[in-house]
Parts: sequence; C-alpha cells; structure tokens
Amino acid sequence: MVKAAERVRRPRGAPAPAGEDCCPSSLAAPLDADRALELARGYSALADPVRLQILSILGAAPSGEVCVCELVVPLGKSQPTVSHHLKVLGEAGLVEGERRGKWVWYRLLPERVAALRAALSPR
Amino acid sequence: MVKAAERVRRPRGAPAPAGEDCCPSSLAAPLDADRALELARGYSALADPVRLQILSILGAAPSGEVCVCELVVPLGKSQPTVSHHLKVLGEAGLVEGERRGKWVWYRLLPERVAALRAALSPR
DNA sequence: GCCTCACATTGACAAGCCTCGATGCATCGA
DNA sequence: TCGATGCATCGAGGCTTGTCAATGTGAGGC
Repeated sequence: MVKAAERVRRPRGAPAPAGEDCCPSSLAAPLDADRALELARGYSALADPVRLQILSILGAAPSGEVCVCELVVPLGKSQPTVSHHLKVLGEAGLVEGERRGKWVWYRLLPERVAALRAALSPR
Repeated sequence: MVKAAERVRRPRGAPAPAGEDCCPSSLAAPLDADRALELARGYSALADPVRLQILSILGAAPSGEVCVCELVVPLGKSQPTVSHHLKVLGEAGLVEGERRGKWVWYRLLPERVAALRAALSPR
C-alpha cells in the first residue's frame, strides 16, 4: 500500500529531471502488489527481442511512424507474428496505430516509455 | 548492424546525464537481433511483480541489503519461490547475494538497472 | 461486382514460466 | 555429534507466451 503522499515525496531536495515528477521510482520504497503488477505488465511488453526491435525502429523513424509492411522484412517474422507483437505493445500503451487507406501506421507513445524508465530511477 | 560511431553519437548537444554515455538508447537506432535479445533478457527479469517487489525492497533497505528470511513474509510467497526469483534476478545481473553464517544477504546492483533504464531514453 | 492488397484474428502447437512440496546442503548452538 | 535453522535445488502441475498457417476484414482499383 503506497500512499499518494509517499509517492510524490522527493527527499534530499534534489532537482527532479523533467517529466519524472509524476512517475515515482520503484526503488525508493517497497512496491505494493498492485503497482508491482502494473509495472510488470509494462516490462513484459519489453521482454521480447522482436518487440524491442519494433520500438527501436519506430523510435528511429525520421517521420516518427512506420507502417506494418515496413516491419515484416527487417524483423524476419511472419506478418501475423508482427501483428501480434504490435497488439501487445498497443495494449501496454507503448505504441499506437492509425489506419490510412490500406495501410496502418504505428508510432511510439513516449509517455509510457518514460514511466517505465522512471520506475528504474535510483532513490 | 549498428555502427559504434552511431551509438555514441549524441545529437542536439544536450548534456548527457551521468552514467549514460556507455549505455545507448534503444530508441535512437534500430537494434540488431543480438542486442535486442540481450536487452529482452534484462526486461524479462523485471517482468514479474514478485521480482519488482524484491528489487524495491532491496532498493529501499536502509543498509542496502536484505536477507532472504526478511523477504518471504512481505512477498507472501513460499521460500523456494522467493529463492527462485532471487536466482533469476542474480542471473540477470540485477542483484548479488553474499552468505554470512546461516544467512544470505542480497543487494541491488545499480549498474545493470541503470543500463536497462538508459536503453529507454528518448533519442 | 470482383479481385487484390494490407493487416487483424483465430486456432493449434511447442516452449517457457510461476508456483509449491519435498528434499538436499551448509551453518550454528547445545 | 545431533538437531534446528536458513537457503538452494529438484520435480511436477498448471498457466502463459511466441510462432505460424489458415482465415477474416476493410480499403482501393478495375
């Protein structure tokens, strides 16, 4: 049971890096089971090399988005497999897809990535 | 194939946070399969609520270390289960255990945590 | 309407993971 | 030496996950 007052407390008066005020570190105080489960779901989405490659391709794309057809060949997986991984990433809130004509374009959602990143901050 | 020169490149001249020079972001350039697999193994260790709770307990411990007997009750899992998760975390390089008499004391290894954290940095 | 293309969904299989009881090993105190 | 304690390992059961072939769906183009 982590109380809200404890989650926003920042000891030692250190200046918080931008964008991490709302995303407390998991290493500062013991996690309750619910928040641990929520975070574990997020890291589960990262716990597959194909999904990490998808995120890296999206993150490196100049336009910030990539259509599914551009993922199948570099990943070396079947189209249904790629679609499955995109669904997992979408359900984890890490990516978002948008249909335009025949194609679906996916892009990274940096907020959720930042939240998972901030949870690994040292106390 | 990510070339070394590309991995250490830091555009926009922003000052890099300490300890992240050596740990390139996964979102800056497409990951090769080997590095994706290595990172995925790391996040797999984080993809379980019990293990996240263990890390948070270790991170919040005033002395920086906790003996196994102090983990079983708060985690609500059997002793073999706790031992299993500690082994997984150890093999991922996230924790380290040391025997002192009858007890084994575990502590966090912040370097590996920082590496997984840095891999989520935006480009 | 019909065909083609891009992508999602379904179903099935193998592999891996989480969990716990039983057991083994090392240490300590008597 | 013997029993008790703390932790690791083993083995098995049950569930989840990654993968692909087959199929479904939605959007053009003819």
